[in-house]
Amino acid sequence: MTSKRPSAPLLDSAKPQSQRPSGSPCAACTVRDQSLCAPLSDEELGIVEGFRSGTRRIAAGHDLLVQGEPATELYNLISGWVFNYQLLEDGRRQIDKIGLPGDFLGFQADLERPMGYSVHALTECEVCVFPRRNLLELFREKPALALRLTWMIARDESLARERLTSVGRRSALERIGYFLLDLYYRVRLREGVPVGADIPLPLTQEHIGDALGLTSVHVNRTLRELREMGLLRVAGRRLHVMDPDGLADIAGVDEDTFAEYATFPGTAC
Amino acid sequence: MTSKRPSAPLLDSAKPQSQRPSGSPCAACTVRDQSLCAPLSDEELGIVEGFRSGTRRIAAGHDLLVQGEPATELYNLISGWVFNYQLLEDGRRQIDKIGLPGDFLGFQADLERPMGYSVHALTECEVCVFPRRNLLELFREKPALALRLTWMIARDESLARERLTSVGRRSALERIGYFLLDLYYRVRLREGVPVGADIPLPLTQEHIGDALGLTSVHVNRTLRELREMGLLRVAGRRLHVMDPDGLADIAGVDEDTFAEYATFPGTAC
DNA sequence: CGTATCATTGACGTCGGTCAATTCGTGTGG
DNA sequence: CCACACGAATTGACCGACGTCAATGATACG
Repeated sequence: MTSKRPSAPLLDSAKPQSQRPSGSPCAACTVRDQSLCAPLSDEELGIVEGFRSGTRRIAAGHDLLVQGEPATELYNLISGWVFNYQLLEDGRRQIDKIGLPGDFLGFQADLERPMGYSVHALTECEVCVFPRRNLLELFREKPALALRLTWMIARDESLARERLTSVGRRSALERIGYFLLDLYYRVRLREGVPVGADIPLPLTQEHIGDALGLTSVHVNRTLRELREMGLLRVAGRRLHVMDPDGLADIAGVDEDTFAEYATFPGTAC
Repeated sequence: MTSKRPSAPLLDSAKPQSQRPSGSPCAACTVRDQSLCAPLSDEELGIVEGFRSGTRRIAAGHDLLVQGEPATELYNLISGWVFNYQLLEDGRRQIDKIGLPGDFLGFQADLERPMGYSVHALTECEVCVFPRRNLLELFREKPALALRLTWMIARDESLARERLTSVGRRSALERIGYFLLDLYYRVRLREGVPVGADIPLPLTQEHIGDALGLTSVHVNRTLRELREMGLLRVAGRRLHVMDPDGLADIAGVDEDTFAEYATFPGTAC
């Protein structure tokens, strides 16, 4: 139960790669509909400009936010993949959430406290930067954003709950099936990938293991099993789901479990 | 990997035991400071009265909310213990969250959808009932409540993340140690139990197992081990933590991990 | 007191972990 | 263009933490 990890690159702090003073205005934002800003009209969008401090690029492999350090900034993920993770003292790692474009990064119950988890860039990422100081005022200005954030956090909590059920009560086969099927739908519905096409999967088998409470070795064996069952294929940093229904069957989910990824928050209450 | 469960009583719907038309007014509420209503002044508290529909008693062993059914009501837990859980088709159960007095029950990202989980009364419970319909309007009336809810959900998400780390990456000994220590602090700080005293623990060993991804048999063996190490003692529905520091050592947490249970949301942003 | 639920313990099985060797793939420098 | 390096993937042999099955006690409750 003692797993060591080189962890050298994992603990690097975020290193800004470039900082455009303002970037393109919010009107041209490519993730607007998925993001915190979704409830705002074109006119209202201008207000946000005053509260954010531009965009920033993060190189793959760096941490945007670090467990134990205070977070002075929050981020809207514009492009790229990230994950949230916690480390135990001896290097064991739990990956909580895979973050996709549109996700809001770094919020936690008490923003005054040091971060309870880290956020790591899986690919090169572009983020929209919000100084923490501005957030409360922004919400006062636009209460719809506060409600939207509540909805997003509640969705995260729901994902965390599902993941917990997987890790606590599903076998390795079910777990990996569920995880990849979930990602498949999440990416497909957000990015409009056509049915039958494969999706990018910038995760190593060790990442998948750390997300699901397994070792990379066992992930490998289980992926082989899923491939031999004709359900999916993981290769070259891409995931091809060949039999979504069969996979859903393995994962033990009913049809419309992932349908909600298509929903818009509209009536949150 | 197939675990059966009698589950007969588990699936019973909530059965109201008595319904006082108004109950005692909110001013006398015993959990006000821990609850959703904490940010309200004495005068503001009166407003809430108009949005809630009284209190209700739930007998131990019944479900307040049921996975798959729509939730028409939300609850403020006034007294008693509950837990949230999810069931897989074959009866495997994952317990997500142990709910204590003050917790807000039944909120989820999309309130229009059926419940994604069930809520079960461990002891007899008293709840303060909010019709779902009223909630949005209440938040419009008192934005501080919306912010408070956001804070509470974010705290839940943080707990879910910690639990996920436990189940995914900690050994049975560490997991149970962490879980019971967490409960110990949560109960102690909320209810003002003196140091050294034992706390109520209305959980069976099967509950603990279902919360941590273990079987009740293994929970039993691990509790024996913790007892033989002189760290704690579970008996007669009570938990006595004899060596909090030693237990924290086993659980692998630093001192102030649980300190935040004492914090008030004050400056959430 | 009979019955039901929970706790406890032993014997044994297995899923997934550990260790370690080999292969593959991609990028890099000569 | 090729040799090399380095991380990731793959596979086999073996092990151990935790699960399964089943019997026995302990408690509570009507």
